[in-house]
Amino acid sequence: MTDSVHDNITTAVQTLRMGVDHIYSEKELQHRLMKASKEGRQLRIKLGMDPTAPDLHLGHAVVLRKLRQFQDLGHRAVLIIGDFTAMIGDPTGKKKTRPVLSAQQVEENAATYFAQAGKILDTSSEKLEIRRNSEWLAAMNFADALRLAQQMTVARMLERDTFSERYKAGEAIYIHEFMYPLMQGWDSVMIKADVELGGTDQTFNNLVGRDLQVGQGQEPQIVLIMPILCGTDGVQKMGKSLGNYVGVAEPPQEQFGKVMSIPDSLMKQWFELCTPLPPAEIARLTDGQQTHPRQAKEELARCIVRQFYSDADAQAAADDFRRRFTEGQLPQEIAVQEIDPELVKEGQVGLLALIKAVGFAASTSEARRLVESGAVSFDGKKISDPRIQVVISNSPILQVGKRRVCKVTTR
RNA sequence: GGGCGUGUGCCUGAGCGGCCAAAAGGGACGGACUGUAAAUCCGUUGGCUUAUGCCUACGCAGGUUCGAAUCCUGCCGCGCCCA
Repeated sequence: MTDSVHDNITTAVQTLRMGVDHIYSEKELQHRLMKASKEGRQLRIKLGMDPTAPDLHLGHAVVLRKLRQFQDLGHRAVLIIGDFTAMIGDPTGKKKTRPVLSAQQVEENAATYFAQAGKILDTSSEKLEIRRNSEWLAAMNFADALRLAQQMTVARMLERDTFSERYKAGEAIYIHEFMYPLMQGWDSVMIKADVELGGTDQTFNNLVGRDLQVGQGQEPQIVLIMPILCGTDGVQKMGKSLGNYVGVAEPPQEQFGKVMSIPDSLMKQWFELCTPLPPAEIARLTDGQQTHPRQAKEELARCIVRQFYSDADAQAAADDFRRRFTEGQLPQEIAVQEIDPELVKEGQVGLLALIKAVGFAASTSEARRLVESGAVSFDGKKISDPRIQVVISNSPILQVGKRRVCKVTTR
C-alpha cells in the first residue's frame, strides 16, 4: 500500500518537474507531497498576480499551466491579487511612475484576469482560492512594517539582479522598492503557502517568502521557478509592452499566425513550455531530419490554439492560414468595416482617408507611405497613387500589406 | 545643503548658432526571396486632403539673437562626489 503511495508521489514529482527551471528544492517538494498525502490535506500553491496588466499571454500561461498540474493532483491554487501594491503604484525601472489604480480598476483588471486564467485553471471552489493582499497589508502600521524590514539587509537586497543592475547603471532605486519583496513574502506567511510558483524574475521575491515563513515558525514554502518564455521575436522575453506576445484571449487566427512567425530556433522551447506533448514527441517534431520545420510549427500552433479554444477552431485557423499565406488568397471571411458617410463626397472617398478610417494606418501620412510603397490594393487592384479617390459600392475589399484586409461599406 | 555632470525622435545615441524634422545603429512597418522561419537585399519611419507650403518637436519656463536642439537665467528629473 505505502509503495503505491510512494510511486504516486514519484510520478507526481516527475510531472511537476517537467519544464521547470529550478525547484528549491525538489527533495522538499517530494517530502511535502508525501506528508500532505499522509495527512490527507491539499497543498496550498501560491501564485501572485499583478492587477495592472490584466491581459494574459503565453508567458503567463506557462506558470498557470504548472499551477493547473498541481490542481489536477488534488491541490489548491491560491491566487493572490496584488491590489495593495498596485494601489500604491510602483515606479520600478520605469521612466514614468505607474498610474495609481483605483479600487474599481483593480477589480476590473482582476475580473479580466480571471476570465482569461479560467481557460487554463480549474476554477472549482475546492481547487481555487482567491485572495487580495490588501486584506493583511492594508492593516499593517508603520511599526509592523519596520519589523518586517528588520528581516532583510541592504546587502542582500542588492544581490538581486534587477537592483544590482540598476544600481550599476546609475538608475534610481527608491527605498520603498525594497519593501516589495518583503510584502510579497509576507503574503506567503499570511496564506501559509506550501509552494510558490513564479518565473525566474521572481526567484528573489519567492525566496524571501521562505525566510519570512521560517521567521514566523512556519515550514518554508517550496519555490518552483518556471523559465521565462521567449517572445515571438525570439530574442526578448515575452511581454505586452514589447509587442512580441501571443495573447490568451486573442482570436484563433491571430494566435495561429503569430506562432507561425516565430523563429525556428524557438520551437523547442515553445513545445516544452506551451504544449502538453511528451518529450519523445517533441524530440520527433523538432528534429529537422524527421519533421519539416514548417510542419512542426503548424503542429505547435494547433496545439496552442486548441488549448484556449477547441480542436475545430485550431483546424479552422490552420486552414485559414494556409489559404491566406501559403496560397496567397483572401481569407474566407472578411471583416466588414463601416465608414462614416461624412467621408464620402459625391460618391467618392480619398483612399488615404479610407485607410485611416478603417484603422489600417494611424495617420494620413502613414497611409500615404503605405500606398507609395505599394502595400495597398483596393477592389483587387494595386494602387500606388496616394491622391486617388475611390468609390464604395458592393463592399469593395481594401487590403494593406499581407495581413490587413477588410470589406468597406458606408453606414 | 554644496560641487560637477546629464536630459534629444519608439529605444540607444550624434549634433559646429543658420545647410536640423535633426547623423548613425536598433526596432517597427512595407516590398523582393521564402516556410508570415533564418539569412540577404531595397524602401519608409512627426503631423497636416494633394504641398519648391504650413504646423508641432530636442526635460519645463523665460531670455539673448534676423535666426537656437545648440548661448544665458530660473525651475524640474536623474547620476556621481563632498557634507
